[in-house]
Amino acid sequence: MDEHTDQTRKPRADAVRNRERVLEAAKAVFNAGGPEASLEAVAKRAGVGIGTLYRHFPTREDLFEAVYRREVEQLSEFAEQLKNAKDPVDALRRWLCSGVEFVATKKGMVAALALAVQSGSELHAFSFERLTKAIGSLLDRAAAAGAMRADVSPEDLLRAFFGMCYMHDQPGWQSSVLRMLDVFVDGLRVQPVVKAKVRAAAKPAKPAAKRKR
Amino acid sequence: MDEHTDQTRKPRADAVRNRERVLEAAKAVFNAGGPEASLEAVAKRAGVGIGTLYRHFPTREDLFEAVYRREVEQLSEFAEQLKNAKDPVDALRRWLCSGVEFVATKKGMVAALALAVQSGSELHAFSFERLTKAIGSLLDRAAAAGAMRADVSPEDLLRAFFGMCYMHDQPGWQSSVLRMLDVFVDGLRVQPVVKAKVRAAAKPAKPAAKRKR
DNA sequence: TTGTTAAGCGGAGGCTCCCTCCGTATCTTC
DNA sequence: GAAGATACGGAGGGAGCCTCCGCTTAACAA
Repeated sequence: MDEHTDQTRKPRADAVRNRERVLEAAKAVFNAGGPEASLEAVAKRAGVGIGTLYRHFPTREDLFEAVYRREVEQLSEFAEQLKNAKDPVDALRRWLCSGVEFVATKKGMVAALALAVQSGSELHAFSFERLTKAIGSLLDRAAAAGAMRADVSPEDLLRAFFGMCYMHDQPGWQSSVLRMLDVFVDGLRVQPVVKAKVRAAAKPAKPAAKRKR
Repeated sequence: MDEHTDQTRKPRADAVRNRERVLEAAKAVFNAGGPEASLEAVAKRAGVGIGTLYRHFPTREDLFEAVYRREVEQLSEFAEQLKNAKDPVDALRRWLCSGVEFVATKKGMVAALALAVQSGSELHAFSFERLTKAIGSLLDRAAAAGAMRADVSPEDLLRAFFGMCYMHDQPGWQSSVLRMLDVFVDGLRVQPVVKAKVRAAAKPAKPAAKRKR
């Protein structure tokens, strides 16, 4: 805030402008061509040199994160809203569906998810944390209400979700994923007595379901 | 038409030898470095020119398929054996678990799965068909026994499975996937009365039963 | 205004990998 | 053997990645 005490210069106008341009170009290019798109194409579209792109976003991941930060936030906020839904299980289901919607709309969104899911690094903690918390709150509420098993972590769910969306470039993927998520959420429900018994016998070797959260 | 005397010459010895060498090298390289590994590295390891590699396996996918054909077959046969299991739902569960095992053992196996799942092309029909049939038989049996919902296609399941395995390079992925599969299979079970009603309109087989709930 | 200076710029260049093409070498057959 | 068919290797052109560094330009001070 106070710029006289600390010796920081005002950031250069061209730098700010270029950063914005790159972001915009990246958004367009990634949404169209997916996360594998050429960074040189992004630079060209932005009308800057490749060096400039790399200075602003040293890695492809940095760029992804910057581009999809808003989307992640939206998704996260939507989870917040769903906290007030009556049926907590259905809330989760709806959140997942809207996630699918995101992926469908913005092809590059998968990149953001991949990032959130795959890299445990500090750098990209943002997306991961936001989404984990979003899911976590939904899961917790459902579990607290006794409507859902409690041995599944938000991370697990996030990964499963991402995994299913990963096939987002095949025909019919969307309805397939929705169907699978439906099944999945059903599986998450707390099972009625009879089945609980059956299941207990049915799965002998499952490594300790460690619950963290 | 004319001279059918001996249409097929004996294949050249060096060609056969080289093909084998490439396969072996590819197996090693893919298992170690994953499906993205450089094909030139494979050629070098095999001690052949890059051209030779490409002649035998025109695409990366062809190579994957050749390398993991055996694994796919094993997986497929295991499904056959499971047909005799008492509990059909548990059979499915066990099959999926063994799939996870495969992925864990052979890093490149994901490539084979990706292939089977992603490319609808005729060329790579082999893995896809084998696995689809394998899953299909398990699903059918369970559905016939009335133990499992019938609106999930083998393709769906295969994709979901692959998706979950896709994160196979993170710490703890294996137990996470096992947990998720467990949930998933639970979701596949035919639900008790109350829910069964909701789902009464479920469609039988493969095509995207666009169920809306 | 003008000068100083650091921040920022661009893109050449070195690298890896992809895949094709074709002159040469080798194997099979007669 | 000789003739042909078949296979071999790797050069080469293309595309991307990323780094590096000389030049440009905006911010600030005088």
